[in-house]
Amino acid sequence: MHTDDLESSANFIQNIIEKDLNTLKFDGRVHTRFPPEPNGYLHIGHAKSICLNFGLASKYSGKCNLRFDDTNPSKEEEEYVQSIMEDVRWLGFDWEDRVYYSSEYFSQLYEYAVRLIKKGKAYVDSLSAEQIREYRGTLTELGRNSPHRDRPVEENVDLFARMRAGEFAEGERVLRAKIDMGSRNLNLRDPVLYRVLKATHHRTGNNWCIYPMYDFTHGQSDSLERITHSICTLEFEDHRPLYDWFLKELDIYRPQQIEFARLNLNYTILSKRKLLQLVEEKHVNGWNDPRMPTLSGMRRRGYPPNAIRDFCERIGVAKSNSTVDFALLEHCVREDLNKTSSRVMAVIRPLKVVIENYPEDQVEELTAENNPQDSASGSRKIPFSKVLYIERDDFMEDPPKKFFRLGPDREVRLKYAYIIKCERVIKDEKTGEVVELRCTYDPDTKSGSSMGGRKVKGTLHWLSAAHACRAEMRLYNHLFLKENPADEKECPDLGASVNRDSLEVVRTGFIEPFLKDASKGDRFQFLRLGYFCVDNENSSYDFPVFNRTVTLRDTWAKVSKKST
RNA sequence: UGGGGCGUCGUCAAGUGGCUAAGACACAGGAUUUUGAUUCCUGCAUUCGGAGGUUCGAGUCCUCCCGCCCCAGCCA
Repeated sequence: MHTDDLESSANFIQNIIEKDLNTLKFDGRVHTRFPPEPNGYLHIGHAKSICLNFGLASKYSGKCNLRFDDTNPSKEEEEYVQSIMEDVRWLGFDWEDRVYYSSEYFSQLYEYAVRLIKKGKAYVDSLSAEQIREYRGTLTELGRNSPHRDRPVEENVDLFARMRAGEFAEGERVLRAKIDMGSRNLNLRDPVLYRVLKATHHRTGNNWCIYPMYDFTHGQSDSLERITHSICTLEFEDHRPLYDWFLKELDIYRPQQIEFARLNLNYTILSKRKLLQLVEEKHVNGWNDPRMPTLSGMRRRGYPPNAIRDFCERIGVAKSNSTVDFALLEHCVREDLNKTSSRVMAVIRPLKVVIENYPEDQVEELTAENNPQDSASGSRKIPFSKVLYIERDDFMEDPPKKFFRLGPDREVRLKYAYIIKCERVIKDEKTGEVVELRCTYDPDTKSGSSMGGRKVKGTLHWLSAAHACRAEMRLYNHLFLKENPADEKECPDLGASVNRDSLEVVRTGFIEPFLKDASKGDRFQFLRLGYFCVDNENSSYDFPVFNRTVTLRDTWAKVSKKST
């Protein structure tokens, strides 16, 4: 009934679309496209664009195409095409039968170029790259015409055909639009349309040795696909006059380009170039390293696609450059996981506890709730016995007043079990390290009973030592400590800025026995520790590996930090 | 110094001349709690980059100023 209350307010692109719908500008159609270049893996910034384009199409009963913008064979690979499709699907979007490649349009684009040449609106230039740069002028100085600008049409037609036939080496000839070398907009100073590239294309092989530039490809591809709203990022604002110029000169269907601000996230980088650098210099273990802001990394880390979509919805769409707080992403992840994950017990850094007054060979099956947020999730049995493991952090020999976990002579409840009291602390004689706690339990305080009318402040998670299984836990923190690692002044050396504690591998962990049977990717809440998922690459039955997706909110950590 | 954009709470972000400037995250208090989790309350911009002006009325219109981002690839 009040679903409107839950929807976020309309963004400026929706306003434009609604206006266009009212004026029937595109016959009341909405048709968008997500146009990645297959030269890297998708990251959370792309997710914003994916959610925007597919979301708009769905909201207005339109369509959204997936289109690979593959006009630069020297950087693009099939591997990236596959990963991109997997990621878009994982995020929950469906392009149905509409997956396209700019390279499918190479013949059409070639024909468009010839058309422009014949119209006297394009010419083949023989200047070198450096010369073209010099002739282009600068931000404040206008450009100069190339000496080849006024070649006769017939000669241009012939030269372009010979470029296509492979008669020229890379850099020897380019096709340029004849627009205005005196334009204040650099993009209009006779932009290059085609360059010679003797590279093998991942889809067209060696059919072509000339390749169209982005500007000459994107708008026409949009046009061919009858796109209505071509949504791109802010840096293409200056290209819009060029986008429109081609469509007008070619006299073909004209979509509308709209620009929005790309996503920035603090404590991370969202530049494909820099992410590639992290991978190539081995600062991370590949594109799907759970510390990476790539969708494959987040998937492996355990982020639910729902949470990412929710995040993209919440951050909004606008034109001002902005940096979103990473905490919002984590909030979305926790919110989803809180509703959906089973609670289980696991111990990362075990400390042995012996219940001195508990019968030697007794094992009790205690009842544990699977998810208090979901009454349908039921319960399970967990074994309790004389020797247990608790978390090392849950014991302090000399605790501060506000610490309400275990300490000498203190009492805590063991979740689902009993109240225990720490009677003695056993230390390693040489190192002084605490190695074991001798405790007693109060049989009257069994979980679910009347508890003997007693209450204690702290509740700990635990595992029966005889039943627990070993597991590896991978604990992740921000990949960068600096809030803005994208800033080259702040972080001139990207590799040196990587947080050395961004990954902590703990091989001493223990889990409830049934967790060995969990499938790769399964998500759980490890009680009081955080959300974890089974690693989708390295986990095995004999030695399960869990990735920490995100910690639980930890008020105590804040309090204790403040007091030190 | 040319062109194109953008400036509303710590961070995002609504607001399209007229009720006391939405909401979210963060933060701070408090309640409940066998997860220091969750949940629930409460607080958090007398002011919209600045200065003038128009108007009965301006975050919204005008002028000037200031700050930030993008553009000089045969990358996208």
